[in-house]
Amino acid sequence: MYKEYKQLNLPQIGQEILEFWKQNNIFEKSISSRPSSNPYTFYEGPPSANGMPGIHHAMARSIKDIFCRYKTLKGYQVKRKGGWDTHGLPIELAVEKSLGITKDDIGKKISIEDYNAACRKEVMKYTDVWNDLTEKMGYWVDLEHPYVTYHNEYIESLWWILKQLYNKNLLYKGYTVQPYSPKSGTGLSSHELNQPGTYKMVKDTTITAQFKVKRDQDSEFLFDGVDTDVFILAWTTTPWTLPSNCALAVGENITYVKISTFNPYTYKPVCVVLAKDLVGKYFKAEGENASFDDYKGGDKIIPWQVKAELNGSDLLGIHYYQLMPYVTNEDLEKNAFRVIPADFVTTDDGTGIVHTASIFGADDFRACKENNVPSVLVKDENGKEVPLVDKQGRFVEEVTDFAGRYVKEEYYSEQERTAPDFKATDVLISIKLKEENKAFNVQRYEHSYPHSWRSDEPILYYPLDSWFIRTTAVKDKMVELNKTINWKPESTGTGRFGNWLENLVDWNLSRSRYWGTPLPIWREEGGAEEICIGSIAELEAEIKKAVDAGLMPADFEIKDLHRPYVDDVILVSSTGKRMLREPDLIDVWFDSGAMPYAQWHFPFENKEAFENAYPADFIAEGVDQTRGWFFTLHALAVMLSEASDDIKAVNEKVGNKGIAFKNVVSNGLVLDKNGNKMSKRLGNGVDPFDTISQYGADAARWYMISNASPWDNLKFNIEGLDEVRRKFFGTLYNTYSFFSLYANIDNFTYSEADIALADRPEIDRWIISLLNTLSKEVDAFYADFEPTKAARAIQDFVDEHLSNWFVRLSRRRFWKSDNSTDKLSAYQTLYTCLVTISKLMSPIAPFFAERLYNDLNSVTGKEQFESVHLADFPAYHEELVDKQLEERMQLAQDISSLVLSLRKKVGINVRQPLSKILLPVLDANFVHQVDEVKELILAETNIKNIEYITDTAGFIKKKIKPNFKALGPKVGKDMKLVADAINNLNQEAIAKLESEGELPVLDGKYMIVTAEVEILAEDVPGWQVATLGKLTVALDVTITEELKQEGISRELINRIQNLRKSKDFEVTDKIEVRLSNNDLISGAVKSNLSYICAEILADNIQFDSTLTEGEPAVIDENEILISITKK
RNA sequence: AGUCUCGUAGCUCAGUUUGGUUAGAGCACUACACUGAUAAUGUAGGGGUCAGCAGUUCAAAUCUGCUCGAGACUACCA
Repeated sequence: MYKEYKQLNLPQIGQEILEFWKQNNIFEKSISSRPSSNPYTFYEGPPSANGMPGIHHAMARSIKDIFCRYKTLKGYQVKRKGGWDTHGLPIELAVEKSLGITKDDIGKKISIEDYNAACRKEVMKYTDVWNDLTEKMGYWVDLEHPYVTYHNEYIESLWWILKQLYNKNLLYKGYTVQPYSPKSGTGLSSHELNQPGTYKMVKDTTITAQFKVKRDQDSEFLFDGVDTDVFILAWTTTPWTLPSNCALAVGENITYVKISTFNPYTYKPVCVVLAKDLVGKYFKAEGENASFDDYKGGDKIIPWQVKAELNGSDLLGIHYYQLMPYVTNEDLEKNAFRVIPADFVTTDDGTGIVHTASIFGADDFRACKENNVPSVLVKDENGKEVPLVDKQGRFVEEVTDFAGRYVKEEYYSEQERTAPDFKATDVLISIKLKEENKAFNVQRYEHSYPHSWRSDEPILYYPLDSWFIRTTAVKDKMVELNKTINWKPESTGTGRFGNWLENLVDWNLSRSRYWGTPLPIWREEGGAEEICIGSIAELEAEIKKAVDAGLMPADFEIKDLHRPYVDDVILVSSTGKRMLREPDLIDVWFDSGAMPYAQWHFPFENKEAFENAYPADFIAEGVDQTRGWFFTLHALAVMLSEASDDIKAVNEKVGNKGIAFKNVVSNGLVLDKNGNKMSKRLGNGVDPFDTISQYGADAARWYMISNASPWDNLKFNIEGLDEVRRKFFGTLYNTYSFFSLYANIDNFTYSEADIALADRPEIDRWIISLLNTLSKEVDAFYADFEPTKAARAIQDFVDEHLSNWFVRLSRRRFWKSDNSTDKLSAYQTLYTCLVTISKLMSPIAPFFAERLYNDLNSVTGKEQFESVHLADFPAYHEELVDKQLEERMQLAQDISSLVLSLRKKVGINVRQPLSKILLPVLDANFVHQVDEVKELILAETNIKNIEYITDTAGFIKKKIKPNFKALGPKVGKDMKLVADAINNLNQEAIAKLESEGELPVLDGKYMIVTAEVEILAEDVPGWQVATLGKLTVALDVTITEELKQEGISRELINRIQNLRKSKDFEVTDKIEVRLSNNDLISGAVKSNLSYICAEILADNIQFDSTLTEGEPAVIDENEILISITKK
């Protein structure tokens, strides 16, 4: 017996199937039943288990799951090792919050040991919740043996990788400008800088400074026609960086002008250079070409005159006198204080010339580095080069005028700032420059500036030591190999990712935190010697040396590679000196990017496992990972393909040029139903557990996948889940219920041989043809990583074709047919459709598909698989596809639809038979095609016959339309005229065109041929006519006496069937029927007795004029009583 | 600020690669019909300045430019 259900309950199905999978180890079998010689490699991007999973995780994981299940059906062995991302700032922040401490307290209020222990605990806080979601949503991933990024083995692999890079000089220590909080004495990560409220509007003193040009060969042209000093103007919102100025940056394609005028503070005549577009900001129109002789110091209108126009490129290389010469040296005098090009220069504000202090701005730093401009630095007490501002944010003593002053007003206490004679350092600087004829303009200016989210004070951009990976060294290879990766969508790969690679900078690895992978580099003080450790064994060997040298206690043992334990390790240099570990941790993104290697503890263990799983065939994550995980995976794979002999050997063996993944799907975000980002703050998040328990994982998965392509953002609307349940799962469930109901009655178990295709009726061959086409399409969609198209195709088939046409038209065959071949064919066909659908849909809706498959297959035993997920993907049989058949079934559907709409229009319902329809013949094949499906049309529309007519009798009125696409190239500009002419052709002209194949229009200017127009039947005068596209149907609405009687018979059948149903009779119950007398009705009954009896399962119908009990009914305004009883 | 994605009916989306004149589907809504798949189904209807502006073209939802709006990432800059 096929299982029959009271109603569809997806959450319950989910629970039961989950239990079934567990009991029978279906997931394990889905891997073990496939040959290991045919692997398909998937990498799991590790989630961080310290936060609760959201609905977007369910989205991302659905996508991963779909393709893994699909590839399994296609015969691949798909291992999926789970993983946990356990390091990093979010975890530290969570710990600090729960312990109520700040970073500064670490090592003071709480020991680093305790802190790390807390992190360790925090990291796995929600593991159970995650595992629960993983299971309930049907995501198959190996959670028994996941990789965990904080394990020593994992870290050891990272160290190995770092050493590979180090040995090839791809890992180096450098200097970079980073956001820095002097108050907290720490650099801030970009993550911290992106905290809400970080950027605030502040009012700063801004200076447009005059940089005096050195007169020499390069600059001589500037002095042409000028008898004063020439100054370059540059604007800054951070005057405290002016003593550190080392260059001026211009845009090479910006136009500049040279203007003679007077300095507004000293009234001295000057000549200044600035961008042409910005002249209006500094000069009043009234002053242009005003008399210089009449000018007196203090006049409101200052005369000015443009002396020349210059290109940015003309200015390059010009030297100028240092603006605030506190610190200089030979190198600076030679290579700094000159004009350089920079791409970030705009004319949006300022002067179109940017004051550049290399050590206090990231852009500045880069531009100076590219142009070999040295930085303005001083030596500290240890002889180390440091900036002019110390780590507390104060000027060093070399800046004599301002030594010891905080550069930012906000660093002073409230009390100091409100003192009556307090002046901010920026203000003091501007006063000095004004007096020295070095300031052209001083203004207060409001702009947005980042603040430390901890101390609420403005940050400085400050140069700090960092370790870098020299990604730029392999940039070209990364760009090249990226082109071999299949990105979904493509634009993310070529656009966002491609552009990012083009503008690659070296990867800053350093993080000054506690909970992360420590950098395995030990350095002698002063940096004369350093060592990079690549394994635990190597570290132990070095420790032994240090022990021997007396630098370490003899019983020292390294058990944990984290801080602080690793910081206790002191190594010995070749000259016997102490080497301490560089205190940095490495970027957590390195952890995740290294997972292909580290998840297997490569190269220390599992070499074979690694080889079989490198590179990944497929990965998927959110689009926000483009520059995160996707990048680090790619970067490390490319770098190791150059740097590591072990990896080179593996690449050689598996034919990999150096990529980490071949296909990548980057999915979009899940937004709330109004398109807003889900956030805890707004409370608009969707809880995946609630969703699953209410609607079932299948509905959630199907909704998310079918609604929008994975890479488009999804507006998650809970009502959509209901729609999916009703529309798709409900329909499919109904179809199965229908099948099981009758299959159980007829005891159909598919034990008979398959009915030959040729012996199956038209409609069966049709749905089989469509089913095969569907299998092929869905296969291609999955293979192309287009799950949305796959889902929509399946849904269309189930709703449109299987349910609304095949089942609807075949219903009678299941309960009435005496022809056993026809009935058997109906069962076999519907069974095949359902089983195939269960396989096609199983990657997306794994639970329902499993239930459907097993409910069918467990009865028939047609296949040996105990689960749909162990089955094979439906094969495509081209010989079963018949396009002619599909076309004529479409005709049948269209014609039926037209007839039904005509019936509706004239008010004759379907139960009233009509004698015939007329179909104008479009071409010879048309008659043949319609004849084949004639019976279906007649049955569906309750019409007796179809007649074909040609236009030879002039019977049909035709309509002609221009075919613009065909005519376009021929008539071009005359299109309007030609179209008008064609639309106005009369019936004779149309007939002539049809018979002769061509017709002159516009007085013979153009000869129109039939291919350039569309001719269709518009009307059959005197008939009820409907058209759809080229198809036209005319309906004969004459009702003869015979038809009338038949109609009445059908009405009667209808009433009796309703009674049967309302009395809860079984479908198979035989009945006895008595009717009160009525001439009209009894006449009709007599004429159609056997037909009526067959329909209602009665042997006879008795007329009883004395009938008093029974149900009243009205047929065609005749009242009668109907009495039925079970026989 | 830059890069990328998106903007079509009340809602969710096709159509845009390759331009063709009357822009489709489902849901929702309204009316009617059907009633042995029935929490289904059929027929009909209303609902669109295809975000806006300009351009190219005989012809633009589709191609080009600009603007606006939403989002993501990167950067935060004188």
